[in-house]
Amino acid sequence: MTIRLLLVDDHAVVRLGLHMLFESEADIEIVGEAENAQEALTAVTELNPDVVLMDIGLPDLSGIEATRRIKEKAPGTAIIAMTIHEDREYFFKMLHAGASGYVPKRAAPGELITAIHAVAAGEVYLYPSLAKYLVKDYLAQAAPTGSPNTIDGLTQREQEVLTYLADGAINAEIAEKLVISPKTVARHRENIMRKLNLHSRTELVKYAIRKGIIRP
Amino acid sequence: MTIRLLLVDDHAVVRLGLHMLFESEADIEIVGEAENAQEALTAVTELNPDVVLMDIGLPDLSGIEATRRIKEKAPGTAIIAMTIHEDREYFFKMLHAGASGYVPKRAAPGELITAIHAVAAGEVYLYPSLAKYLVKDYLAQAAPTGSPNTIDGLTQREQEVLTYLADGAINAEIAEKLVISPKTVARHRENIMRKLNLHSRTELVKYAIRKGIIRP
DNA sequence: TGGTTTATAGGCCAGACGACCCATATTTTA
DNA sequence: TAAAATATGGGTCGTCTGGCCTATAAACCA
Repeated sequence: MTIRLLLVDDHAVVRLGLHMLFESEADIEIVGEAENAQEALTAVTELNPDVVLMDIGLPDLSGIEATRRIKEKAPGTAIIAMTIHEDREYFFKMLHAGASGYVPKRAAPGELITAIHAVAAGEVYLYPSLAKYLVKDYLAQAAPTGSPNTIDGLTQREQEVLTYLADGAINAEIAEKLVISPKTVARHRENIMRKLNLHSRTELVKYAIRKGIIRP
Repeated sequence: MTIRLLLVDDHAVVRLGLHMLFESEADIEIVGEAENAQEALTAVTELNPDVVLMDIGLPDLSGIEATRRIKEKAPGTAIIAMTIHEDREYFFKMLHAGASGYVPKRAAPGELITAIHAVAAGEVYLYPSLAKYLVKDYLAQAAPTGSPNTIDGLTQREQEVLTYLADGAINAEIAEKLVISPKTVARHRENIMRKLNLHSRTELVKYAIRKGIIRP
């Protein structure tokens, strides 16, 4: 399955360069482009890409705010921040906004491709020079900031239901196990799908596998 | 330059008929006859014919084994298999044994003459109904496009449908892409599920991921 | 030649699904 | 304390699913 990629950068030259770069990658397909945050938001809802490659320096909104909004609308979409700023502050802001990867523009093309594969698989790709910030920060605070197993804004109950859904169980079976009404299960499923911007049980299965919630 | 021909058939009537046939052919000369494999081997070494017209149904050795031995002793001798069996298995065995031509006895006399000329010139003559076996077999073997091998007894079409199913497509979408009826897609899906002992689309997704047909 | 496999396509039906609508009780948070 | 989030449950409606039935044309194979 190819990785569906959305490019967000206000410089046409950069987008062109990225096109050239991914042309030789068989499993990466550029499904759309946007040159500002507004376009990016529209494109995400319309195209539902797997990965968004996002520049931070956008004309209208910052890439950080755009990332936050995209993750609100479509939490299942992985976002890679791409920037000239190899900056600790930007880095953390993007992490909190929900980015799964952070790659400086000076990075080698191969690293960008690695990053795309990683985030598409539900992993997180951090450029080494920035990853150290995170490690340091983590070690400094005993309390991990966003580390509890929050799966893209799902509630505890929703995550619980999700594991059963991903396993292929029908509503009635889940209801029996959780000792609640099938209607309530259906309600949770609805909320899960809306939050993750998924629309069928098969998509839920793939999502759960990407997230490591279940094994294929 | 006449073609020196050796006839190998245990039926005298057949040899006689062939004599009659080639009498009118100026450039084909029958230099010898044999009515079993042993005689054939001796005749080949003594007479050194250009072409051997070999029946498969011989009393002592099979024509297949005789062919193999002749090609060992005299690789320059072309052999045409002649048989009543229009059979895929015999055909492939004769090919492996070293035959340059394969002609069913029901073939028109003219075709036999064409075959003799062809193999004498170092070509290969395959009767069309048998040639297709070879082409098909070749295409099946030499499937270059990273063919993920035969998937648990699924037909070509079923595998094709499976990739779409695994991707989460509904019947109507698949039907549109393959330009067939949604009912036919449903039929394929039924067969796939029965063959693989799966009972829902979510199970199909997981199966496809395990098999590497799609990525999560 | 004649049986088998493959691909096609229709009908039928009970149940499941997905997206809406609605409401209420509890807990968390601002 | 008031607002928001969470968890619970019911209803409706059109579509989709999965299984099972039949059937035909073409290709394949012995």
